[in-house]
Amino acid sequence: MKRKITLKHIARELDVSISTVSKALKNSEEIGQDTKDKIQAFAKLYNYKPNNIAISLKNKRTRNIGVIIPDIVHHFFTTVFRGIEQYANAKGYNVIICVSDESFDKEVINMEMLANGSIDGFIMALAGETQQKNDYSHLKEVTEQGIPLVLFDRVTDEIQCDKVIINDESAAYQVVEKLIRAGRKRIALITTEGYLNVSAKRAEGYYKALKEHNLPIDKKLILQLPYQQQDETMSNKFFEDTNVDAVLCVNEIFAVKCMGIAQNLGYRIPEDIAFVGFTDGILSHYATPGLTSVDQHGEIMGETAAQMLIEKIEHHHENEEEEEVFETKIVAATLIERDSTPKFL
Amino acid sequence: MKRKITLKHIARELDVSISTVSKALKNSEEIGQDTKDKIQAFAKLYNYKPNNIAISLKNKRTRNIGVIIPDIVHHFFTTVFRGIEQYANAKGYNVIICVSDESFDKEVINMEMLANGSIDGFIMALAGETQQKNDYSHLKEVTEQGIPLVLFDRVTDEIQCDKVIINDESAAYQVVEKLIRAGRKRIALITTEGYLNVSAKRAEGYYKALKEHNLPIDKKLILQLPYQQQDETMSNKFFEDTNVDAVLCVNEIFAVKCMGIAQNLGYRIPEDIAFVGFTDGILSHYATPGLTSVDQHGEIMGETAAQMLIEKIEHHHENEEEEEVFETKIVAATLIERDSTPKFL
DNA sequence: TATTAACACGAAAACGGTTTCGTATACAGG
DNA sequence: CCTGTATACGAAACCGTTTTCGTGTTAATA
Repeated sequence: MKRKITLKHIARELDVSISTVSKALKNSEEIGQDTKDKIQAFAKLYNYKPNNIAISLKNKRTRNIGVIIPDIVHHFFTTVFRGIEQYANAKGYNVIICVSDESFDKEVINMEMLANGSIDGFIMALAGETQQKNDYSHLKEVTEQGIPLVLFDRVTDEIQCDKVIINDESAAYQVVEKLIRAGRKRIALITTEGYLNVSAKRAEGYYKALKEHNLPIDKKLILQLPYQQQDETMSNKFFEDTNVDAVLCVNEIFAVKCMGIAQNLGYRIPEDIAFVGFTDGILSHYATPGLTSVDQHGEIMGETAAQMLIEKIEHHHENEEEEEVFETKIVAATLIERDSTPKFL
Repeated sequence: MKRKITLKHIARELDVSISTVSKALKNSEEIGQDTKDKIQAFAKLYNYKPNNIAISLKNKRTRNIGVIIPDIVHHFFTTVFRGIEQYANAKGYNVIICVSDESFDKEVINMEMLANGSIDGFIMALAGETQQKNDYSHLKEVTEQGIPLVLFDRVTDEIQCDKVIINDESAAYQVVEKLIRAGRKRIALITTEGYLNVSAKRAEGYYKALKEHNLPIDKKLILQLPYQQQDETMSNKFFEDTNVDAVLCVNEIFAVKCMGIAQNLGYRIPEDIAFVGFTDGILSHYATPGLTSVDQHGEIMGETAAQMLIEKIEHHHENEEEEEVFETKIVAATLIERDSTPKFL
């Protein structure tokens, strides 16, 4: 077992000082050419690689970024993560990932674990429980320590930091408007329970579109399901009672499930009922019929978040004192049309 | 902006030595009670937390584990990852994740990035390209340095290390056998191109079952599709030419897609054709009809891998020299029966 | 020949901890 | 009064780097 070789070993072996070795390996002008040759050759031979930890300690930066998300087995989050990872890697950063599991406590623990020197900055989407409790002291603490933070998707106004979101409200608005234009009059909304800000925004877009087109808001057409959609709350009754002609769901799981029920009841899609979901994931793609869906461009969100974070990390590093300025970037959602809706104009 | 406080700050402020502060904070017997009280109170007041990097440098262990997987937007891998993350977190480890994107070069780069002190051990599934090239020198280098490594799912015999796999061959065998018992005679296999060892194993199980039940192996019934299934190679022709009555797919995407085509052609599922997929993911669950699928128990695999790795890391730490012994754990796949197959006995 | 500048390298501090060992003080026992 | 022994703390080494600054040698210059 060849143990890792250090500067000290090289120095001892070649009978020079540690500083000389260090400089020689960075090709410093200070060191004579033959000494450099000798040292570099030796280092290559024994495959010397500097120890990242030591460098991190010295430089006070780790080139790690911490990502905390509510769930990893989730198409949207993994998509964002891929964007983060790609950008970060290209910039020479590693990504440490922690999963909050929608739990406030886990989120806090994970942040504390990472905040003590392990990372240079955070990218995160808030846990559902955190949004519910509305307690962001752990985030505040981190930002007060000067650790850069970028929030995405699940954000809050309580914290001053960079943010990346999609235009949930206007995306929902546009979808509903298109459905109305296509002649649909009884448009249902299937959403999660209230505390998730993204769902709330989508609902607002829905309301707004109905109002502006003078359609009544019918409570019977709005269904709130628990986010962890284990139980079969979504019943056949819904369709039988309401004679809907279009359904907007705040995620694709609801949409696909709903579509399945409608199909079993003999409705034709999209002739009798049109379906649109949020989050253009694998389900939308492979459902039959293909589900028309709002693409949240997770990869772009992730890339944007990583870019903002790294910019802050590196800029921050140079200009110690300077007025902090935070941005909120909005990435535009786009509608992917498939066969669960009539052709839009 | 409150900068992070260090031992040195506390020592200076309280007019004691750094060593005293360090000991006091660990409640050492060596330090007088009043001094301890004073120091601990001060530390709590200023929210002192030791710097992880410094500790890592001193202890030569980071409490980070590196995970390298081919893809993150992939149900099976995220499932495994969740298992890893949960176990690791419970044991006080963080997880650094890198994505090889099925690329040999990225895999090598990522490993090198992490191997220089950032992590205490690796868990990985090989990139497709790596398996194709059959070049494992980067893995060998890492293990020779004494860094523990656990391979899962996409493994190789070339490297001596701990491994976690599922019984792909016998799982496929059992599925095919069940189909045969249910009276199916023309059972198709839809698989990826050859270099992925898991696909190969599943194919072997398929062959074996056919042979042992004296069914002919018909080349027309075996379809090899590119792993990145962008193109629509899977044509209607397949069904029209072959009059299959059952299809086994090595992943759920193939299965769902295939099922859709068959449905469009008017076949009834499972009466005319039965479908079984591997990887019991979200698609299998929400497909219509629900897809009968082999559950690979990713979460258990991840947990097992993490457990093996951490055991090695911590044991290793104590017993420097000792004969290394490696295990391969096999987690048993199970069949999740849904509506794409007739009821099995 | 004496001065100086360039060159090539080493010593040491620093990053933030842990840990071993040494020692000043106080008090007990002979 | 001298010795021995807890007690309570500090000095210093160490983990593996980087970087500043000092210095001995050599060669060029006056």
